[in-house]
Amino acid sequence: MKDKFYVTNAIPYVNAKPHIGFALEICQSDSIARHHRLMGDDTFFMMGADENSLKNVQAAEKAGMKTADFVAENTKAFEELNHLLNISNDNFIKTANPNHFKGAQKFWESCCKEDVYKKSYKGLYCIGCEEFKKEEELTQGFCIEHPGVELEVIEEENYFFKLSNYQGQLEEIIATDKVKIIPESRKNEVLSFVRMGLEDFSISRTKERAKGWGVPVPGDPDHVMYVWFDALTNYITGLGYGEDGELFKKYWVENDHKLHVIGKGILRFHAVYWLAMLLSAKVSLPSEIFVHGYITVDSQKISKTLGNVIDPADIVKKYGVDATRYYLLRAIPSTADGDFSYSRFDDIYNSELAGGLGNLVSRVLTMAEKYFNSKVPEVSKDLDSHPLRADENLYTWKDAYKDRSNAFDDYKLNEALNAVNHFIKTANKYIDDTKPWVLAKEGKMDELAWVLYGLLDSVHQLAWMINPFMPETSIKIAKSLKIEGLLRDRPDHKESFTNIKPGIKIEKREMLFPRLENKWEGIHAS
RNA sequence: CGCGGGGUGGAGCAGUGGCAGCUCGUUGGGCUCAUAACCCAAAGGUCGCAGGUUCGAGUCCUGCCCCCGCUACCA
Repeated sequence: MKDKFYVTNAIPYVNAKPHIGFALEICQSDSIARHHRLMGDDTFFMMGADENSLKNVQAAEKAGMKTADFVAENTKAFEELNHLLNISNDNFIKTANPNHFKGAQKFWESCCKEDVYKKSYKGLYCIGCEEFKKEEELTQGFCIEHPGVELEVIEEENYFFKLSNYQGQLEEIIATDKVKIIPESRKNEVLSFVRMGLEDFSISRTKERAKGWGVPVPGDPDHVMYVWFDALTNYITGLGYGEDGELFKKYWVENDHKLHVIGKGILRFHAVYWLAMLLSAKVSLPSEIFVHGYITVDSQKISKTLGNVIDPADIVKKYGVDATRYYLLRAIPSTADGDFSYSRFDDIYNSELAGGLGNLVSRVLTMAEKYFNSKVPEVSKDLDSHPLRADENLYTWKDAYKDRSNAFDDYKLNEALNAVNHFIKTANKYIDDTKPWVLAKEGKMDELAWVLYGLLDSVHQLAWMINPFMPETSIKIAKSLKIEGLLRDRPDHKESFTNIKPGIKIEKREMLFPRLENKWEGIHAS
């Protein structure tokens, strides 16, 4: 019986085009999803767009567009980014969709009756922002965005969710890893937050204030749901929760391996609100929440005023999809903040992709072509005894495979790629140590065959190892080496352990990562 | 005293008591199968500061300085 695995992204609100930080998140969850598929798990990878946010309404107004049109256009940009980054999601849920409405409403009604109650909410309201402001947010009594605009004291009835009912349960669930929060520092952060005491939170807005945009509260047409309330339910409405869909049953109810991949800024909504909501509605909990950090650009926060917003599409255009994925997964620590800079990208690209993986594949294939007429050489020794596979003094591909898998368990994707790189170094060094060109000159063909056989098998292994990270490159290598197992619709990693077969005709193709000659030279481009 | 994370060669990081390591970059050498790629070697650190424990501390204790995250309705 196959294991099941369900993985989700946070759904971004679509008031603007996607930026590099979101690209990081989808590349991470995509590699995780691909890894599980490769391991043979029955995997479902969900993502989507949050279209119901009031921010979307405001952004649409600013753009002079109808909210629905504006939202549809931006959502499309997110879908295009998926395509561009080769994201393998199985579904893409849009929360303006009627099915989602139905599901969110069903969820609302399923919540324990005692947990949802009406209460009057009083606060300072800024007409400019159309948002409630807190005292701390004000400077000299005014909203920063709209100085001079008097804040109004507005009182309105809202629905509230009785989060305070769940403090004890949540503390236990998180402390015991019933829902495991990764990394540990984030878990501690949530725990200390929960222990400070939980207050109920508002889960509706008046329809007027929401400008009629959002999911109507069941049985009360004057209110729409607070956007987080409906947005969080996307993780199940996308599986057909609203109409008791098969997918929901299969991947949520009857599956105990459910992972949410989120950014650090929205941890509380997932680890506290969402869990409490699920408890209230008596729907099972996710098993893990993986929290990634933020990307800075040239060590500065991404901000529109600084003008350092980077469009992932530009990066893909310049470096290609796999190099982009590689940078995000390898150069950004998976659980901490990391920096994006073109000069660093160039360095990593040239040293690790061009000089490392790309060059290794190139030299191995050329030697096979030159010395063995483009065939995997026949060897007389036991295939499993090759040093690159079995030598205790070398960092073999088996070692790399093991380290990579362990790193994956904690979603340390950058460490997983470190293991791969470590092995690439081993293989490159092995070539220099064994000097195949000398063996060829001296006519030691048996020895040469053995060396090259191991190298070809190593490249074959690398194709498997990099598959979740750089699927396109993996397939290129697979085509070169005729790795049938990888070229199937549903590759299974177990086939990777089968040695490459002697006699296979291989094909040398174009360079995987051509070296960048025009490196980014920074600002001094005078 | 709100809670937590961190300060290690030019950059990014590993290292919870025993001669301070890894990747990138820099410099020199080697090789020619390869994408001026690859391999080897070298330079470069008083491990934030000050005390303490110990035969011995980046690693433990005390005090201080600095950076960052969290401190509720914010995607």
